[in-house]
Amino acid sequence: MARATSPVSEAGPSSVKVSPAAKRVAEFADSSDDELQQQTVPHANGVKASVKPGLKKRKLVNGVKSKEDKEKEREERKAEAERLFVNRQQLPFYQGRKMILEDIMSHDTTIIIGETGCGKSTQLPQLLRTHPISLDHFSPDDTTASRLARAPRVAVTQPRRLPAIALANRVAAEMGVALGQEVGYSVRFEDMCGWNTGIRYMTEGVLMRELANADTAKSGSLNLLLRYDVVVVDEAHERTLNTDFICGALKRVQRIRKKLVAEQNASLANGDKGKGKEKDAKDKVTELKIVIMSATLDPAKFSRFFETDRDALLVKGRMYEVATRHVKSPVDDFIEAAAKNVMQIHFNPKADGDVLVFMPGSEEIENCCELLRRAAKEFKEGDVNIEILPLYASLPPSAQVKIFAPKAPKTRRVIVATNIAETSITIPGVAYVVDTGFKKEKEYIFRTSGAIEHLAKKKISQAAAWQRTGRAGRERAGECYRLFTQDTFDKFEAFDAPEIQRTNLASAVLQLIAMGLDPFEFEYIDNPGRDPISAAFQTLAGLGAISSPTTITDLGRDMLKYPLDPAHARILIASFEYGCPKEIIDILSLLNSGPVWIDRSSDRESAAEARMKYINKDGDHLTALNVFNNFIELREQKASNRAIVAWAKENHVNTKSLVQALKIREQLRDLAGKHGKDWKVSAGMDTGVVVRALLQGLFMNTAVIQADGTYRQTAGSLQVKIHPSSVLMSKKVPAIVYDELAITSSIYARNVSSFDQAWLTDIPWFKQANVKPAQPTL
DNA sequence: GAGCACTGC
Repeated sequence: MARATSPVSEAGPSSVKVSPAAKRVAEFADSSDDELQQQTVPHANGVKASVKPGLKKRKLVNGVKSKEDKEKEREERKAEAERLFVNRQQLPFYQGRKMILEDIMSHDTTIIIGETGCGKSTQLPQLLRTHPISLDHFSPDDTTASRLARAPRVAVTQPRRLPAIALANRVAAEMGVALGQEVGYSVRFEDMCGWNTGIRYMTEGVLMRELANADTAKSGSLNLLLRYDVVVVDEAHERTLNTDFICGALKRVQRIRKKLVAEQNASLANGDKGKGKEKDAKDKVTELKIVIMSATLDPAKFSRFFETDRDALLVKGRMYEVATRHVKSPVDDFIEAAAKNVMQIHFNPKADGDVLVFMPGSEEIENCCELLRRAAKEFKEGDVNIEILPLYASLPPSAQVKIFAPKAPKTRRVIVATNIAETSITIPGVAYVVDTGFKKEKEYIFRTSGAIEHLAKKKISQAAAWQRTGRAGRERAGECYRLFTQDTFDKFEAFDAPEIQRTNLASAVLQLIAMGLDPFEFEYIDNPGRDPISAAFQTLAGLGAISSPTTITDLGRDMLKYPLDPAHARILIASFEYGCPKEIIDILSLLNSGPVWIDRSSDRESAAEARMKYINKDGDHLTALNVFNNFIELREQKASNRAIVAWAKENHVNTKSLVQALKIREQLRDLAGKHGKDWKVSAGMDTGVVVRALLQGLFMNTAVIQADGTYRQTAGSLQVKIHPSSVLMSKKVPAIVYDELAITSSIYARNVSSFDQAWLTDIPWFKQANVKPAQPTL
């Protein structure tokens, strides 16, 4: 059995020691950059992330392209594909294609470790698609319908939207075809695929939904994914919740399809030919091939899971050397140490290139930036300028795109970032990385009465340290300064704990049950253990989504029709009964799109004042709805962008969240309509029913007031406080329902509404469990 | 009377 090895050696990712579990199929190829994976194009508010290269927009005559125009576009695409082919040939993955293809074709499951820059994500699908036609150059002239009809249909999953979209664009260009035909993508809010799409890039979440929302009842309710011949799970090393569930489900699908193929063949051999002939080609089952791809992972773990019983393939990347240096002794203030380190690099006359600093959170980032700015004030004339840019997700897009803007001459850029720069955003021009060795991660404390969460500062893993290091070697040789000792590094965990072992599983468990799989019997790569699964069962049973650990109810199936957490889906369904889907869809959209308010400590008073302008006495949910309605009004009045920005600034409103909420609202309205529900039904002035609908999903998150003004959970025993950002703070309402509990300086309920306690008798859970809700004692 | 890692359907 293969042995797990450290993913990278000291010199950085470009010199990975070949793991005994991996055989090398291609070496470093020296050529220009071609790596698309995880590339981020400057964008704001989800504006189209990526543009087809080499295609100019054309005027349409009566909305229809002329024959000449179509022909010309085709010619342009072909020329572009030929131009790109020069670079493709240089990719390590292209060079090793024959061996890779043979390996995949002769096995059920293949594991590929493809280092950054090897071209795996763009080349593998094309390679599979052109097989068995030829191993040679895929000529756009060969894309006749009949040939492609015989080619394997490929699905490639990605953890994030942007790479899925960018990869599809890139591969369409390389193949010289229009996006949405032979090559397409499926992500939330956008499906660029057609009936003839042979290569489909998709987010993992889309595939999960496809697996769980099966139309056919074959083999329990598990969707056998018959529209794909090969499923490629890319970036498997990230081990997202969906990666793990998809791997388990795929293994099962593969086995079932193998069995069906054997039965099919047997019945053909039995002279059952007449019947077989009549069968629609769509009903014909083929075997499923699985390919697991990643940058760095523990290949032995995946080999064992998929029982591949052979080496993983290793494709060397195109990274440059990165020298790593550890501090000799532990630093006591990593923020100060990071700032000093940056200045050392800056004043090294030989140092050329930008600096990327990894910090755990926004507070540390802002402190570090302040130290750097102070140091920059002391610069003498003739010193190279320094541009200091913070980078974290909650920054407005206008601040985020600065890292892609051209630099002023004779300036060194220093980007101080969170984990966002580790995977989600690739920053150009970085040659130096300063790594504090910390990250922040959400932690759940499971209780029978729901979860309490908090953000904790944690040590990173060795794999993450190498990932951060690699960020210095994408364009040239670089250096990585680690603000922790070699000894500390050696004590880091080898890999990050997979997400499945540290999050709420309710949503994923419901999807598993819908697939006809038993969550306790499910084959996990890493078992989360019984407790979190049992907790998920309790949540789901309380919501009425399941009637036993393996039985989904009709209500549960209805809940899965919407891209929402079980509790939120339950609220939406309740809203149809209570006659308030219009309001509830808006509220759920807001809850799922980030903070409505911008609340910085510096201008907290004016922020609170602004909130009062929109206050609804029932609480934060309806107050947020007022803001949302105001925002929509402004847009409907065709207010200028500038006017909306001014409004947002004056009222401390986060427009990024509101724009996202509009998209989610559109999707939820659309889905409700498709399932025969009228989303236009409104509660009007009767906002009470809105809160009653909320209670149907959030009944576990309720509390009643006590003599000291704090609240006591109705379903648990914790004492909680209303978060000071709530409009209900110090209002002393008798009973509250909230979205979440967070432990910081106290246990706070966030996003709170007031309700009438008598309404709890409506809730099945309190009846079934025979729990008498706690009473207010004020 | 106060703290905001990061994704995704």
